[in-house]
Amino acid sequence: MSEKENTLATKYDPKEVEDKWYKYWESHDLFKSVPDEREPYCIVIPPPNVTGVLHMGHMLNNTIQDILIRRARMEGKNALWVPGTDHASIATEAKVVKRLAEQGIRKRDLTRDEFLKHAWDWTHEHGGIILQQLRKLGASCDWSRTAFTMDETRSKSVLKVFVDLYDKGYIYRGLRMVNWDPKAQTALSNEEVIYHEEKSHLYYLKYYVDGLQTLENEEQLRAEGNIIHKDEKGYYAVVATTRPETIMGDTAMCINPKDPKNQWLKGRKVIVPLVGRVINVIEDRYVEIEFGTGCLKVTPAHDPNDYILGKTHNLETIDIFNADATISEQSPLYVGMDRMECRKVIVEDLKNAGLVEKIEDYDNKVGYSERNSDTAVEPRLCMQWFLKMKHFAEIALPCVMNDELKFHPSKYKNIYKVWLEGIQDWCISRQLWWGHRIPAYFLPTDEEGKEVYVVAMNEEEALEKARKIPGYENIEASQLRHDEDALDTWFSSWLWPISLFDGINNPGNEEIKYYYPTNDLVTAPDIIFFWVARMIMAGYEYMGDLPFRNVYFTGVVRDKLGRKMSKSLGNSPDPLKLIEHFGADGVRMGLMLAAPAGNDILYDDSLCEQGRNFNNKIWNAFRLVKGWEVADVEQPEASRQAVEWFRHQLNDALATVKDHFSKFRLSDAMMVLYRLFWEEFSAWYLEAVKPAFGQPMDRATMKATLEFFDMLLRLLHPFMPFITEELWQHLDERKDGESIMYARIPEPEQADQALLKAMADVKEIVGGVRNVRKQKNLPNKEQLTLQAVGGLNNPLEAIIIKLAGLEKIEAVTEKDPTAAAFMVGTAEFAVPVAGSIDVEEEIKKLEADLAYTRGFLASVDKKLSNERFVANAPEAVVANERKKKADAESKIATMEQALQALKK
RNA sequence: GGGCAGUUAGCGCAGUUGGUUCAGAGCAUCUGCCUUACAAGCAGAGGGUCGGGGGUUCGAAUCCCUCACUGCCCACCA
Repeated sequence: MSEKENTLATKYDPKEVEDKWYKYWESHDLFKSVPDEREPYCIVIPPPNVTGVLHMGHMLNNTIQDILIRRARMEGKNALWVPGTDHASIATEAKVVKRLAEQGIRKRDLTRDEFLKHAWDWTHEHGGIILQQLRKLGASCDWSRTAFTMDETRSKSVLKVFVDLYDKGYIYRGLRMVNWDPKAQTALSNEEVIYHEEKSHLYYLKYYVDGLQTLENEEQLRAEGNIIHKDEKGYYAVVATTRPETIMGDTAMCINPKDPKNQWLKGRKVIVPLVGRVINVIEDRYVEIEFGTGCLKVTPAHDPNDYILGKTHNLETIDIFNADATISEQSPLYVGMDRMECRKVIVEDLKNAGLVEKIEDYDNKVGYSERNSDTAVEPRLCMQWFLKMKHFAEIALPCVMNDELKFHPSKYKNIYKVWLEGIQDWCISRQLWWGHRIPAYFLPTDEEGKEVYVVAMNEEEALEKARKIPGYENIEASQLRHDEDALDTWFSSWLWPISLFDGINNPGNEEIKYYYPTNDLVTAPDIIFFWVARMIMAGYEYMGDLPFRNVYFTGVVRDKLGRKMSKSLGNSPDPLKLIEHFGADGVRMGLMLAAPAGNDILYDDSLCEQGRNFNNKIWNAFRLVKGWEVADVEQPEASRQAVEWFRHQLNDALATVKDHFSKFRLSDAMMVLYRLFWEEFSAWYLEAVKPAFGQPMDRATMKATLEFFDMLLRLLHPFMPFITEELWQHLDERKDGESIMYARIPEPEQADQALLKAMADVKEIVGGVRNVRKQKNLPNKEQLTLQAVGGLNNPLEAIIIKLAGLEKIEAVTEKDPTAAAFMVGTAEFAVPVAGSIDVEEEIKKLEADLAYTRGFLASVDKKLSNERFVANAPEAVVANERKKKADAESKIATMEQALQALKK
């Protein structure tokens, strides 16, 4: 870059910088990856809804992915982050239906093609907004690969997989009780139903026993434990239900054969209240004796358990609901009324008819559609397509259990295992138009009226297959009826790591061979079953290998009070506004500061503020360094020592950061760098090498400082891509197209721990002197003498002299008794100051210290005199205790001496 | 109802196989400073019987038991 500025503002302004560098990266194709001889590193994005907008969860999730990708790239790997979007069939179709409704158009008045045209229009209008927003965040995706779950390649993959699984016998079609979303009017998978506890009521209804005028042995029955209800209208059973509106569908009443309360009902018939239908009393051990009255109304069409009962007892099924959950023509009453309205009305009617025994408050779980949170799911009996899951559960379990595929945090292993072990077949058909249309083609029914169909990639193939079926040799294309339903969105998402590289349609191609298995997947834990588990299944089924090696589960982003971010609470900040306010780097850092793996993050603007402040710190450190005049002067000793020390400090951090990355502890890595830059580099190193006002900087120190700065920027780049690029470009002459993105983060070298320890002492000694200054109110400019009892043995002595503002360090055998003293470890220091010290105060302080150290010594002595400790503890631990004892003793001696001197 | 995590400073967290500077860092708080990179800053300071109780051990934030609370996942008692 040639646009180097001479003066930089005192405050960093991200706005000027971020768009500029993003364009630079994009225009120079720096995000692009193609297979080559380097080691690949690949992440596939969890595709956001194509018409969605960025929320805080995306911000966190994509920040993490970008950090991983950028780090890998700087480690010399061929890093690829593949972006894309998901068609999200239910959510998107719902939005389109809603928009059409606003224009006064009803979906059912449109043809499939007309509706799809609207849906595509909507997709093109809103699609990809979210991908634009990701650019603002700095996401380094290879945009040339942007995919969509309904684009041509992905769609073809889905159909191919469907046909393949059907041919393998894993897909079947069947009449089953499924979760029905009456608003979207489609079936859902079990995973798409979310249960909420609700305050509800348990209604106790009277079912009169049919044709029973007198119960002959009533007294005896009662004596045997039967509970017999009777009123002026006759004998009756009491049934407890939470859903009185379903009584029109009752086709039996069920008791437990062992229930002593209800023995008298065996073999009888009862009358459904209001409806008047006479139904049998059946017996099944499924019924809980203790629940309610032990009498269960059986509605096979509207409850999964009742459906099973209905099958075993061969009961009639009366479907009293329409697809939109209004009462159907099958019902003798309330036809056309909504189910919720019906409940209110029927309860009133039952009450008025004297058919309600009592009503109790009751908490029950009601299932809601994951996408239509305001609509309760209705169990509904209908024909759907299913995928048998047993085989897939088997192939997907081992790799997670043996850690070939690692979950971070690992607690999800267990959750995964339990789910797979209890897995049920996956309902994959949806009564929607927006999605992949199921590639099944129905033929005219056979003589017995049974449905006949073929599964094929397209109509042509379907025809071919159909003509092979005996009796259908002469069938015409016009006689084929393409299945109207679409597939569950996740039936395309589960192929994502494969279909992105066209590995389904074109197995063994160069790309799939190179990038698959991908490396890390970053996602929210709530889609572990929807998506993660199924990708593992598809991975083994179609690639014979796992889809990724690590899954990093992020936390849920919550507000400061720990509440989930939601539109209705209005507690979700607009990510783009945050970026505008704090800068993308500031926001990224704010999120990372609060987000250890697996923990929920409690978001607060102050985190971004901290991030922004850090940006500013880096910016100003850069201003300082860039402002130095360089001249041919000798390198001061303090600078030489500081350079030597910081080289090791940097290496030490390099190793720690690497270790944190290997464990996906990105927040810890971030914190290490934060401290490295702020404390070690800015507060200590820069202060140690900073020339006096007006003095020039020597070349050697300048060179080292620029190198350090360069390395710090590289280490920080994955977290804060924009500011680091901006400064890195200013740091030196860069060629067009050159970027910190590809600057290498080197392997750490061995750090000299003794030197780091020496620096720790330096900090304490300098701190000691600063304290003396503060207590004695000495100006910073006044040069002091530091006495080191027994001499100072520290390779970084010159740094002490400079940063403590000393004239010299004097080795003494005995310190000046009037000097202000302090200790660092067992070493004693003193600063002779003009004027007298407060002897009283000093004695008090020393005595307190002495008392503490004596106590400490006593505890060490106690330990050492314990034979069992000396005998059992490892050698090193005992030796250490002995050293502690010796140190304490020497310290005590020193302090006693000092006290005596003071008391004279 | 079953299972799994967690409980450490005012806050959100770290603490790797029980023993070195194991009771930590960050933010916040308090004190003093507009010191020629930075007040979005600098120099300091305070703050926790590691949820309660019990146990194992020479030694426990760390291992075991138990209780309490919080969160998450699963489940067909209407």
